[in-house]
Amino acid sequence: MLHCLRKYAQNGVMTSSPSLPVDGFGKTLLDYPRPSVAVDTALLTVHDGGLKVLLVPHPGAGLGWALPGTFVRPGERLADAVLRSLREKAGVSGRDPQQLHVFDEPGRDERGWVLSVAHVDVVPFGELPAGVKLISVTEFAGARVAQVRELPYDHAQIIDYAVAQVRSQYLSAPDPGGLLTPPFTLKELRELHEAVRGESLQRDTFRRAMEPQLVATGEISDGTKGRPAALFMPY
Amino acid sequence: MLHCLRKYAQNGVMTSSPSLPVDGFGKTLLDYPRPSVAVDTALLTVHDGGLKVLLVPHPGAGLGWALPGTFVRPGERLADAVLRSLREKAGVSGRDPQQLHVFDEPGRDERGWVLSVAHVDVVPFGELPAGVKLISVTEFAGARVAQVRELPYDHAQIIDYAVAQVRSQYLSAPDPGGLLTPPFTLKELRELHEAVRGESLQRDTFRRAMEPQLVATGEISDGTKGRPAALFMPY
DNA sequence: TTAATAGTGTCTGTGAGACATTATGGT
DNA sequence: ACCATAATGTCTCACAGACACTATTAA
Repeated sequence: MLHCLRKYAQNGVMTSSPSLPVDGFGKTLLDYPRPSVAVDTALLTVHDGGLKVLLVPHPGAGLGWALPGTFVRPGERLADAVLRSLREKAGVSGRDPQQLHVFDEPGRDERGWVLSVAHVDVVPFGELPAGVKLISVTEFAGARVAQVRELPYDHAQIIDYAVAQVRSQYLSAPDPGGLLTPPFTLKELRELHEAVRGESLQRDTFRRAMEPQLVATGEISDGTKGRPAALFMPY
Repeated sequence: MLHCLRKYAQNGVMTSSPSLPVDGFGKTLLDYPRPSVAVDTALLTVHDGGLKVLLVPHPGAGLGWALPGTFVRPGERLADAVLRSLREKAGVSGRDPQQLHVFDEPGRDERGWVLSVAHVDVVPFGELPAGVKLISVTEFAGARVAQVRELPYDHAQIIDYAVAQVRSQYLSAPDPGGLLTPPFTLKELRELHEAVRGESLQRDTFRRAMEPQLVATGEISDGTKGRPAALFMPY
């Protein structure tokens, strides 16, 4: 049995202390069973006037789609595991993964005891590889995803959390996810926010809320039609 | 090595499926190293006009204090682990643990690879056992706790998260944590909110915000001094 | 000149904040 | 009668929302 423990220690569980330090009860950490810990990420983008979420082929079942995810490796930050899973499974460079919630329901994964730390990240459509699977989240009440039936695990719930989180961030700040490449016009910014929030916004009210948080570049958009607009960048 | 894996399976890791199911890469879950997962809880209460957090003796070092916490057991929900740790380490029946954040910094625990899922819960002072260690969080800027030096791990940061979370909940709803036993007067409710939020509140503004969310019992407090107040209970 | 869009002025309703006034109990 | 506290009326200010008007470009 001790040999077994040492096997695991060599496997990367014990990183800093080779002497098997004990807790307050004189037990080694390895005397306690440990869960598998995964990260799953709802990667959101805006395309075609709507908020979309990226799916990847579900590795377990041959058919079906799932959120990109991976098991966390020893010594790895959760956010780094997220970035790695996005890179390897979706070919995307994520930017700033944010934790949403730990899903811990027993039996949520039939393979065993698996906790999933749900994350959300946001990336411009242009940075996605061609042909990725995107499904819309805006055309369903309560952000529930019905277009793909039976997402595995808690993935539908993760998408709900993610959409709520991103929408609340886009309430008062100009493009906090950095979906727009500056400089941009206020119209472009407003249409982005309308896509994220799934509702139309008042033109002048939106301007008054956002302009104090922007800085004008002094340049002007090409007025192909109508009066050209001033260009801004984030403050 | 296979023997070693089966040992772990018997130890509770594999709950539902005895046939060692595999993932998309043909590997067993147990082929991946797994972290220890703990829960740590900032249990907040209001006493003596201020917001306090409960500490317990730090089991590792003989002296020093820490937030109550425990390792999560197989098949156990995180919230149940929180309730168990509060019961066993603090003698308190928690009510509704809420997740705050997963702390995952490598090296945060010198015993090895340990993730901590931080939680917050709220309990009335009267339900605490006599003589528990409480420290104030109100008298420090930014809710940082300086009264007890060098809390272990990320516990000071957990308290910051917890205080911010509870304060935001007490912004617009009457006693969402259930610290008051109904019926209560608006003055009692306001003084509770003042204690939680660490600032004084306008009497009439507070009434206008809270009264629509309360229902009057029709009863009247005993006016030991001045006009008696109406009694309310949550809607 | 007209169409189209950008940018700004202004009116109104709502609600927070602050203060003043009235109501109701005990002493 | 007086005091202490509860409850409510009201004034002001700030701001979101809505609408209208002016400005600037291309065709």
